[in-house]
This record gives sequence, C-alpha cells and structure tokens, in this order.
Amino acid sequence: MRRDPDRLTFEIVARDGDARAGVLHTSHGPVETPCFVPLATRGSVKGLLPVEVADAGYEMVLGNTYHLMLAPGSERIAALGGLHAFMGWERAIITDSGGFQVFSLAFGGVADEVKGRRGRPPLEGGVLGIGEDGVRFRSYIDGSERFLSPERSMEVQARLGSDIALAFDECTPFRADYDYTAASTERTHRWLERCLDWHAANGPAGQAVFGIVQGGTHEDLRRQSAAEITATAIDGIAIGGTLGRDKEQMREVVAMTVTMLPTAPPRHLLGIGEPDDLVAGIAVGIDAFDCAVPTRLGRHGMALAPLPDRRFRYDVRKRHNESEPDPLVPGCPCPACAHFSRAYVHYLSRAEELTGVRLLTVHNLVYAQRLVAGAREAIVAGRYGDYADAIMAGATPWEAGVAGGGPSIRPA
RNA sequence: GUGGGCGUAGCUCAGCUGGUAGAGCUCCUGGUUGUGGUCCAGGCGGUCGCGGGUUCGAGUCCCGUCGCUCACC
Repeated sequence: MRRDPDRLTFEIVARDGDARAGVLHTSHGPVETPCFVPLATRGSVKGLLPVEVADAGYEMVLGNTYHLMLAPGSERIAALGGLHAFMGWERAIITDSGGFQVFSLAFGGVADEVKGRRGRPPLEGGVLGIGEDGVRFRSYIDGSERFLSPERSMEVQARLGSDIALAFDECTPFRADYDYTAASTERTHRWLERCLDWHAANGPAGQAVFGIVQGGTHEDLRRQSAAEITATAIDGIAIGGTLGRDKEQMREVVAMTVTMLPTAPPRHLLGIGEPDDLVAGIAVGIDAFDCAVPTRLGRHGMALAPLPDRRFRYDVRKRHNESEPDPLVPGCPCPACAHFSRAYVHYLSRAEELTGVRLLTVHNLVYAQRLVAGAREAIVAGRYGDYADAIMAGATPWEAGVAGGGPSIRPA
C-alpha cells in the first residue's frame, strides 16, 4: 500500500499490547511516535518561536490549508520557498486538508454541534454548498466566495510543501442521519481517489498522503471506509469525522476503528488531545494526535496538570493562585516552571500580558510532549499499562515514567 | 454668593406621566478536542447619598440637608 519509501516510511520499534512505539521518517527528519502534533494553523504555533517548539521536544507541527490558502495564499508561500522556509520550521509539517473547516464553518465546533447549540459560526452562511465537485464557502477574512475541492486542496498542500498532506474529506455532523453519513462517506472516498490522482501527477516528490476514515459512529460505515482507504495507495491513515457525543463514545468509536486498520501504516487521530485521551488512544494503537487543547487552553489561562478529577487542568487566573510561590506544576521541566512562580503567571494572565500566554503555552506543550514521550519509553520497556495507570491516578509524566519510578499522587 | 445638573450593584449607567429595582463590565462557577487570544451558560452583589413629608404605596412628587460638578457674578 505504501507508494514510495522516499515519501515516508513508518518503522515500528516496539509493541506493548496494542500500543506501538515507532519512528515516522519524513522528508524533514524523523518523528518519534506516539507523538502529539501542536497546531500551527496559520503558519505559527501561536505565541511561540519555532525554536521554542523544537526545544519543547516537537518534531512535527500541523498547518492548515483553509487558513493559509486565504492568507497569505499558497502561491505567495510557494514563492517564498514553501511553508517550512516561510515559517522558519525545519522539521516535519502535516497539513490539514480544509475539509474540517467546512464542518466548523457550518457548526462552530464539535462540542456545539453535538450538543445542538449551533455555536457561533465564524461567518454567517460560511458554507454555501457541498456538492460532488467540492465545497463553496465564504472567506472568513473578507467574505469573498471561495471553492475547495480534492484537486484544489492537494494543489494548495503541494504549494505549501508539507511532508504529509491529508486527503480532502467531509466531516459529517453527529446529528446527520445514517443515510446522509453513508452518502457523505462514499463521496469522501471518491474525493480520496481524486486526491491521489492529482497527487500522483502533480504532487511534490517528498510529500506523503494520508486518507481519512469517516463513517460517523456507525460500525459498518467505519469498516467500509477503512477497507476502501486501505485499498488505495495512501501512506498513512487518519481517523476523522465526528466521533460521538462524549468521551466514552469517542473512545469506543476510535477503538473499534483501529481494529479495522492494517498494522503497518501510521495512524493519526484527528483533533483529539486531552491528556487522558492521549493515554487511552495510545493504548489502542494510535501513533499520532493533533489537537488545539494545549495551546488554546494556554491562551485561556489554563495550565495542564496531573489532576485526573479536574480534567488534567486548572485555571491559573483564579484568586487562590495570587500568592503561590510554587511553579505551575512542581517538578515540571518546562521553562515557565523552571523560572517563574504560579503567582507571577496568575498576575500576567489577569493583566492580559502576552508573556502570560507564552508561559502557559510553553508549559502545556512541554507537558503534552512529556506525556507522549513517557508513553513511548514505557511501551519500549513493556510497561505501558503501569504508565497509563499512574497518569490516570495523578502522577506527572516524569513521575510515571520508566525512570521516574512509581506514581505519586499529589493534592489538587 | 446666584442659577443649573448629578448622587441607584465594586465600576459606567438605565429606570416613561408614583406600583416595592435593571443592563454592560468586574467578580465567582462551569463549558469550549483536524485553533478566531474567543465565545456560551449560570451565579454573588443594591436599607436607590441622608432625614423628614404627601400617598394605600416613593428610586420616581414636595421640603430640608450633605457631597460632586458646570455656568455666571
């Protein structure tokens, strides 16, 4: 199924149960898995320099076709040497296809859509129409009418020069009925064929393409989708679509879907990345995750922390932190925790100082990176179950790690 | 000194010709999973400057008083 070793190879170096530890060899270097992929939607991990992202231990970031094609435009980025050169990031880049934005333009977000809140669409009437050929939508920047199709998405991603391009798909709403989801999933498969046709003729030499499993929460549709994607010449598999109404259903759908996939290609779970989700996803055999959570939480004044009953986070802006001399998370190896008190970050956040966002973003990214890096070490050591148990019991990644000994439960 | 205006939630203010108080922000609590530094949903909070009077009933009307402010001497 792998089309070309020059594009991408995936080497599995260890297994522990269903969990895998591996290395994704991309055109811009190796990416150790399981990995978390920070979002650089508009060509920047918000608030951080590329060197800071690399220093946090990251080997790949995610850029977004939808945002970058609207501004500054893929032609301009190509003229300036491609996305790597443009944003000053020398390691791997995976680009989203823009398919999910069609969904979020219409529904505001996964949580809003699932709960029927109707959210707050970024732009009224953002999606003008979805057809066999592609999607017509309005630019969130100036309201102008734009068009995205399998060919157009691949063309943009080719100009960006990402190491991994995602096939153009439709993310079906949770509330969509079975028939719509089935029809949409089939159309996404036809779109995948068009993506691969375009890429075979025009794609950059070093760029890999991942197909995206759809099918909503329906087992037969997921199975059909997985089978059709696996039968094509893709380099890896992403799990997309709306995964359910809550965490429990999401995990069921992911676990179910993974069993339908061949073991050789890398598996990327799209859009999921709260700490407990990473732990659970790795356990069933997910190799890569991308998610807005660590960086977005940082912008909203939240710090990741070993607090299982608090969703692994706490609000630094709350008053009780105003005189706390300890760092965000004691023992954390990140620059924010190495040099600053929680009281200082609390003060900066409430004062809306940009440095507050930077410190929280760095902390959260380091925390997420340590979580997956610790998981990798545990898998290699054949102790992933212990590691997962320790994290879920409130240990920090460095405490739960192979070298760090057993878990230590700290008070909230 | 004379004349006008204003004193209502921590802040900025709304309350028509009298029927026993509202909004925004702040504050507190949740939520926000292929990124709009957001947004959403709840909650705490007022003896309506003070003292009298009229009235069944006064933040609303009358008298006095204190404070702030503007204009004119």
